[in-house]
Amino acid sequence: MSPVTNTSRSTKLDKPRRKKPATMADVAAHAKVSPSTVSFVLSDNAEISISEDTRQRVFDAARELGYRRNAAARALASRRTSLLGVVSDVLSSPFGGDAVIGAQKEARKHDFHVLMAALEYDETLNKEPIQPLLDMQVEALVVMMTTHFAIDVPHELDGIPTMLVNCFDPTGRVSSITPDEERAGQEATEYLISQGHRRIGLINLEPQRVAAIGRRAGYEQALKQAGITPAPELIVEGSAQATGGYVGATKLLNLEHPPTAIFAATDRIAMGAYDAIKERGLRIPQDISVLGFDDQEIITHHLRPTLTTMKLPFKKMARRAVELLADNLDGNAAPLISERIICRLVERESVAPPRESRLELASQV
Amino acid sequence: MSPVTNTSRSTKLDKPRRKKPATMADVAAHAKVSPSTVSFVLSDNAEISISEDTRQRVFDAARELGYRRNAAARALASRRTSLLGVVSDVLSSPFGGDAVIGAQKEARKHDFHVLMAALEYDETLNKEPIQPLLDMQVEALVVMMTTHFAIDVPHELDGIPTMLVNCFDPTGRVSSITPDEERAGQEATEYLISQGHRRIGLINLEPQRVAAIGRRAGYEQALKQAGITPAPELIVEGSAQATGGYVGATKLLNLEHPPTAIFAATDRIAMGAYDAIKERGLRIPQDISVLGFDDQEIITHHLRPTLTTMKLPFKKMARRAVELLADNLDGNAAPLISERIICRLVERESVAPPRESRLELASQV
DNA sequence: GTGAAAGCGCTAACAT
DNA sequence: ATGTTAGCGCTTTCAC
Repeated sequence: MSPVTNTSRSTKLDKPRRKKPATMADVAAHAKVSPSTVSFVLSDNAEISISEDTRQRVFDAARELGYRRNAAARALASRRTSLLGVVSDVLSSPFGGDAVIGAQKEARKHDFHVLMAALEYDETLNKEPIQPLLDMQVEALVVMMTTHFAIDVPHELDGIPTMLVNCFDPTGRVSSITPDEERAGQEATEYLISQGHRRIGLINLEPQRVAAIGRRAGYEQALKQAGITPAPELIVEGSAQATGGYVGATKLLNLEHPPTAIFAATDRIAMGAYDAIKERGLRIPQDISVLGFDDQEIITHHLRPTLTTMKLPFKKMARRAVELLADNLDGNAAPLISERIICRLVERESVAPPRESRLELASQV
Repeated sequence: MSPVTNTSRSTKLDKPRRKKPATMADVAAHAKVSPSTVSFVLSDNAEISISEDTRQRVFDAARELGYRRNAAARALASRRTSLLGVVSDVLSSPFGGDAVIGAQKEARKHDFHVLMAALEYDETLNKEPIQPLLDMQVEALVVMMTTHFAIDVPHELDGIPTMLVNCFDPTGRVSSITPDEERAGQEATEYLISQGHRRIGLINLEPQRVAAIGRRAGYEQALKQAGITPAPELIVEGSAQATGGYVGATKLLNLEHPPTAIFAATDRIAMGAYDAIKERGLRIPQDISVLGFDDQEIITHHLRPTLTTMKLPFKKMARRAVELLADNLDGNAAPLISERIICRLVERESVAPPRESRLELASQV
């Protein structure tokens, strides 16, 4: 056995002791090079060039010893923890962890590890849950909220590169990535119009919400561009929940001239609307079309018929946030960024041309 | 300005340099004690006793300097990373992150930080996603699966205290926490019986699944104990999705003597069953009762009527797993544990006494 | 009750 | 192209 550094060490509990993991010195000894060479090889340092032969020897030695670099030692010496903090309420929201996975995968690409801090759903960003992340010296931070709104960024984060996702800093000091709500509302509505609908109802969420304002503006914009005068009675507002959708759809269906399509500002609203529609014996999409917003898999896939919806691209936004952070971490001056992300429509089964246009089509034959 | 250790340091980029965080030496100087004293105070070391006066001075100094102990240095010196790994597919599953939050909160209680590794939904436990956790030297590991099944625990985890949640090691070498499926199935069925039902349909998931076997056994057990002969035609099997529920419920409703209550083995099955029931113009729970399993908030709250269901206590299981790990981390010999967790019924609106018994009751008046 | 000093395992500047 | 060496900021034994 070669005289490895470890060999001589011994502790009191010598019996079932888990064998000490190999150190860089062990690998160096094994490969008959110096520790720094091992470090250079393993960190793939471009500045320094190592002969292919040495490089191979180091890799072999490392593999043989089952060597794994000690993250703590690395962090201490290099003053880089390679830790990325993600603060979010999505875990406790109906949106689930898709977004977190996105962040994580992207982080891995840049050799970062993700440390999560879970917020309660729609909790405001307070410092307390962030402390552990600061304690661990995360190098950068992603703050991601289920609900698109303004947040106060606590001063604790001042020194740390931060990206806000689906929320924003009203003072404009912190970078953010948000969905283009207006354009999304417009494209959703345009899609319904392209299917032949002209009486399109909107069941919106609480009107003061950022998302509600944007989606409604887009909806009205699309109607105007199509030469359709927005009818006030076709817009109803309520909660973002299924109940809001049920109540809203009921109102719309009770109109003298009910809409032929409903644009629901969330999938949960759409879910409630389905119920109101079905209760009246109407069929989706034959009698009335429904278009949702969010693309929450558990709803969209399990509704009957499956729901056509505008996707709120959490995963994409999360990835982008991490990407921007990682790219700017070395470049000393992190630029202030404010990106709007485009939402895409996901076509499923709940939208079809309106009955009238089908009749028209038929009569034209 | 007092001669703090930091003061003399200077680098080339002296301009907009983020000021170096205070070190323990800085705090020591400020409090006029030695670094080790600071360490003792801050780590609340019970072995060593420090005078209340000194203790206070240290705390004050730390606060004034905005001192935060460097986690990397701590980990390196103490050989403890205080990192807990959580490997799970729940983030990409419809179950969402509730369980992860549970793990996290419990981890904080024991001064651990959680490092997540996301698996794809129903992916088998392969080593690749775990590597980053091993690289970071997590001290313990929780493996939590959406689907209750047997998993192969890779040898990489050999040295690391590990708890399996909602899954188990068939070789019995790794501790696990699983729901008591049989008892849950039994109690769900007993509840329906207690409401007066005697013809109870079961829409089960794929029959070979651990959950399916257990829940069915419990169902049959409950019937037997109530003196009801299980009718084979009342048990249908399919997928755990809404479609399975739709198909299953349709079969049950087409029977000559349809059940007065349906026990759906998942909430998604219940969701599909709702559709089949409503399509026939039947009302829940007046005409037929439905009982789910899982308690997925987004379904149970948004179905109309809201769904009475047996809760799969992911959060509780996760907490318990972390608790057990934390408690046994010092106690050198981690005992092999295999706990079964009780599921609780969550009563909502979808279950009521059957029509017949209501008629009986009425005629008795 | 408090301090001195020796590492923990690695990185990175400098030397060769 | 490779080796030497001085820390990184803390914990912890041991001495006083």
